[in-house]
Amino acid sequence: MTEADFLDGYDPNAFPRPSVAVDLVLMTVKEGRLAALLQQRPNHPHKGDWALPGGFVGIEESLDDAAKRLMTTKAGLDEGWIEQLYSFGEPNRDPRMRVISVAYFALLPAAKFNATLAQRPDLVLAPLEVPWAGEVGGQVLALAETARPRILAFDHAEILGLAVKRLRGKLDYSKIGFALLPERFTLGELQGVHEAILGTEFNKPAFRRRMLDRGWIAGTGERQSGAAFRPAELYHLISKERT
Amino acid sequence: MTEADFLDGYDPNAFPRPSVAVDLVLMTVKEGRLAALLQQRPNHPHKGDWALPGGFVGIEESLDDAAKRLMTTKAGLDEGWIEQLYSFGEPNRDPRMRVISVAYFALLPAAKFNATLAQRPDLVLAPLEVPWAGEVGGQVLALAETARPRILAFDHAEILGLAVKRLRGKLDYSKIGFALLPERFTLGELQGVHEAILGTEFNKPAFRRRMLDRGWIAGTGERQSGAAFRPAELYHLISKERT
DNA sequence: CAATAAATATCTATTTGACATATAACCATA
DNA sequence: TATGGTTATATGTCAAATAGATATTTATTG
Repeated sequence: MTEADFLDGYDPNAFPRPSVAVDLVLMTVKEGRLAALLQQRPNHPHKGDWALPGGFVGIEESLDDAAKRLMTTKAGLDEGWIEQLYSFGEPNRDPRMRVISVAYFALLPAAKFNATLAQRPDLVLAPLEVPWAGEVGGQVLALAETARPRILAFDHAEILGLAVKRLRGKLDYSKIGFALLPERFTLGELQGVHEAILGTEFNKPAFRRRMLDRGWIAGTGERQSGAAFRPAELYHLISKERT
Repeated sequence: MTEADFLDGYDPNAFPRPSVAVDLVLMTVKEGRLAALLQQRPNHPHKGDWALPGGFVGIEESLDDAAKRLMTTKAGLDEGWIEQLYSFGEPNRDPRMRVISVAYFALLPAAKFNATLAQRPDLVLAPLEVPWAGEVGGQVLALAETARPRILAFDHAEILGLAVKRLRGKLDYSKIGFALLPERFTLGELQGVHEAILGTEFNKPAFRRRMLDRGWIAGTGERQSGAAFRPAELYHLISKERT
């Protein structure tokens, strides 16, 4: 069945159609580690395994709208950086029926997850194994050793891996990293986010210079309080416009 | 309709499903300009306008397989660099019915298009308008002034624009550019491809150095023939493994 | 040998990494 | 209350690596 056939008079309604779903990779950096929100499956298939939150796309609903709706209804979260990741369409990725899944990923500061996690025992923020970004041939990512159980349902390990890969790829040239920080943040916190995502350590003066020279952030004049040493200045993102 | 609902016993078969299509952005660099393969639509809607080749995904067929099949049956092309681009799902993007389209883009050397173009008068290689990559706020791309007609069907202008954006973004750090060159190529040809895609000019010695230091290509010892000046050495890509 | 573009060499400017030093807060102790 | 120790922020300096610009040499055709 091709588009030309369709245009020449075939009726596409006569052909079976797949279901289309959206799966969400909701990520944050918590305690210096990259983590993703997972839901324990209450039913078959893959009962008891961890899975990405997701759901079907409404027949009159855009993909973006479906992703935003599911973020609210399935995870109790909103706002943050959200973007489409990739579409997964292997015929047997779901044993029940043909489901094509459009994966989205969203980034939020760790604090935004607290209320949801307190109310929903089926949800966890699973820390991710993030080897050095430059490692050759290394597995991009799996659930960390500390996550139990470590099995992901369907092809969700592949989706999660691609999400981390994309996040790493965009971290340096886009403003994506700021979505993991509160409105006002210190340069040390910003560096911590970058180090957690890439699995590397950076030279502090060079990192500061690079971030400031970019012209995206500016100091607020205010300082962090409560620390037993020199307080860090709080910075803010000048414009949230996506680059 | 959410996945949880489904798991709790709802029957997703009772809900209407969208059609899922694949659209192809087949690009090349011809005569120093980036160009894409377009098909003139023979029927409504958008009759006479240019459109990306595409077709529906089979119910037992993966998205990747559908893209490869359509490349053969709709454009008479195969091999080359192909990858998924993005999924488009606005409810009214097709006036006839709900169609979610997974866009793929593929890159081939200009010579590979010759046979197909000679046989298929409905297909054209339309040159694209490519402003300087660093331009702020500029339209990413439209059909060049020389392309007639300049109107693209459906949301295909958006798809084409995103394809060029992605190509530009990956050109520097991936091996994507080599897909537009024959097996053996000169450094001048490689530079020409980069300049056509990014819409900039590069310093020749610096470009050579950068490409050679990367370690992806090696000289063959053979030289280009026929030129009325010093013949350029032919290089080849050492490994086609994607980075 | 004239013309042309490839290929190389050289110099400068910019960027980046590494290290040292100064600064500002808290805290323990006198 | 005063003082010095502790700690991470913040800044300055130097060396190394990278990138851009220009000039020179090389190889081929006509």
